[in-house]
Amino acid sequence: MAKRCFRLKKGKEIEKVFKSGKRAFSQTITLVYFPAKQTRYAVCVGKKHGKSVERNRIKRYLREAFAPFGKKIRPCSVLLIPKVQEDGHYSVSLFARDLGKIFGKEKLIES
RNA sequence: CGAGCGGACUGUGCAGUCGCGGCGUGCCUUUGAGCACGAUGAGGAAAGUCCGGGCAUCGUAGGGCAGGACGCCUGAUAACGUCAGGUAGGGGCGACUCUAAGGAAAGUGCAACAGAAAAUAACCGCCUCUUAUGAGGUAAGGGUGAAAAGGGGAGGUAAAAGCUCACCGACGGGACGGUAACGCCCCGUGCCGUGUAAACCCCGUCCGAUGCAAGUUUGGGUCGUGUUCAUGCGGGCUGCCCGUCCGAACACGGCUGUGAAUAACGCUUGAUCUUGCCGGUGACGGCAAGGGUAGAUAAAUGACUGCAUUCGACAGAACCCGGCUUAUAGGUCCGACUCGGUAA
RNA sequence: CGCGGGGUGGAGCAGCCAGGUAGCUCGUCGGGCUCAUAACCCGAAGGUCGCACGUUCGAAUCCUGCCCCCGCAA
Repeated sequence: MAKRCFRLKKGKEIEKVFKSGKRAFSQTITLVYFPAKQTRYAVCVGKKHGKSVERNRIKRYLREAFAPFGKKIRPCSVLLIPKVQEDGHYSVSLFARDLGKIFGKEKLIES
């Protein structure tokens, strides 16, 4: 589910989601989503998160955390934006937990 | 044994489960942004973008000006601002190390404060002649300063002074050694003059511009290149000048739309890596054999478990190379390298 | 990937090209004026000149290498 074919790629699409999508928040992640035909996602990690090694790690963690939800939720375009943790600690389990919370709260999980 | 100097290397590994990128092969009454299997997949700095090239396009770089870079010598190299070996001058007891190290007699500028004076020297002095003083000689001594007109010694003198002498330094000439920088020796000149060129500058060498988002290909409509006629304006070609090229008809190219930093190519076999031999003090070069080595594009290497007692630093390719610079835990090795101590 | 600009007391800026004294405005502190506050007047404190190396007798200034911030083009 983390494969490339489920990625949201084009700048216009991302802009569309960013402008007209709904937002949901948790301690570690800001999530923007918009209904679509197929579930696709994009990861957005800014320069404030550190050097490229650090940013790449965060992206990996986010993708891995998102993968199990890919087929469970209603199809939509999703942007994942991590928040800056002051202690520099990020982990898959934390991201997965918060994603679960958000999807539950927004009632996106299909029965 | 202790302290150091120089150089080289490494940059977690193995096993299991899950997961990702492109590649190859196969599969299909789900031909797709599919599935399975296989081998493969970041660095010594991939970084900073500080230099030099390759490559590509524009062009024809022919000349001059402007601008920039470099600057002991010889070599290495595709090239360099890099590297190697040497010279000179600093630093260290030493192994060793550092140095943008041409020209101040082409010209211009600057040298605060102090000091008489910061560059056609003369304040206090010293000496001679005159006598409240003035004129002349002089640069040893004093004082100021970062720097004061070769150094300190002997002779010499009214007092002095390269005025004279030897030594050292400087400059000029010659011989010898060295490819050269330069070294060394001999002879001569009493030494007409400070520092600063990382101040302008002069001399020598070199430099076309733009950068893979360069650029190429595919497809519909409108304008451009080669050939033939015309030589004025304006425009393009490097910042400027000289110089040089363009407008209408036939075959081929630009602009615009689909069209979005699209798709494909460029895109990885290369000044390649490993090993051996040969040449060279060395940088490096030559030959032979072998290896097949990331090519993504909202952008791939991780998570968990076990073992190795502890696993850790800096850090992620984006056209590619050669360097430089900077970051870097822990560890390994080499040296007919140094100094000190101890023992034989 | 390619360029440009900047870093000086607490804040905003001069000084750098052309090297010797770091200055201005606001703020801060003390005093005065006022019944009191503001304004105003007088006085004072406060700066490793981003970091390091070099050139120079001497560096905020010149050279070289780094660090950080801001901006531009495709």
